[in-house]
Amino acid sequence: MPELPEVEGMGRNLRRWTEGARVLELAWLDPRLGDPGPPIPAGGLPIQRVWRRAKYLILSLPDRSWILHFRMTGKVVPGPRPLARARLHLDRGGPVDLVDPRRFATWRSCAPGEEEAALPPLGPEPWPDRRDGAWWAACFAGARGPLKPTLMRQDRVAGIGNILASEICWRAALSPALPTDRLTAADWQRVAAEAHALIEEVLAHETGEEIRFLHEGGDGPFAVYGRQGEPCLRCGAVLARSVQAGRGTWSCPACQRG
DNA sequence: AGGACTGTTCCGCG
DNA sequence: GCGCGGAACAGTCC
Repeated sequence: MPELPEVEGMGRNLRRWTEGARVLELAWLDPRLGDPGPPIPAGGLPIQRVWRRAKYLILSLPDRSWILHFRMTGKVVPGPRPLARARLHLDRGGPVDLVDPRRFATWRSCAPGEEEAALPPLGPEPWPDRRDGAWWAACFAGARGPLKPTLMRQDRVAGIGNILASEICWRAALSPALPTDRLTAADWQRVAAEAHALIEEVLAHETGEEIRFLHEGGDGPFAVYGRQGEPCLRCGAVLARSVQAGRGTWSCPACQRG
């Protein structure tokens, strides 16, 4: 169930395991996964680059790019694992598996250079560049809906998911229901600073060989997610859970300006 | 038992 | 035609 920092963590692992190595075989264990592209020729193919765009990981090979999307439960891990949906065999190290109990993840192929066209419309990346408030305000110019669901719009800013959106609102002391066009320049500046800091903190929690996600690892850097009924770390009021656009939202009703 | 879940896509309705 | 909301995907956990 990865958002930007968790996908970035998996990308770092995949880079370490595969970059400069050759793929000797891609074992396609679940035909519903997507499209592996042309067969791997005898002698294998080099993996030239591993990179992230939004919540997608892209592996560049000479004749194709693989586009991995993890949806809710997918992850890449050192193999072999039982029930893997796909397995990469390399010319060095052990296999790399895509595991995904709910089977929502996808692994597609496109021609080199066609990656952006193969993806849905995506806004610019909020990280690793240190974006300022004016950048965030420009990305969301004209957006009028409630702030938290708006922050999740991938066509405005790429990579913010449900947890990060709640956490950014809390850290910036803005109600998740605040109309987006009512944010001031100072509000956007806090959004910018807090989003960057939060992404760095989540990433710092995800340095292992296997990305754990919150429910598997305990103790993430989250102040409000899943903590309804507990005291707000800033003001002590009881944290609330609500539903916006069909997704859970966690917030402090007392200290987030609405 | 029943509902909730860190993502996206699709369909129907207004 | 567009935007929004709900359903769907499917397994696990509480």
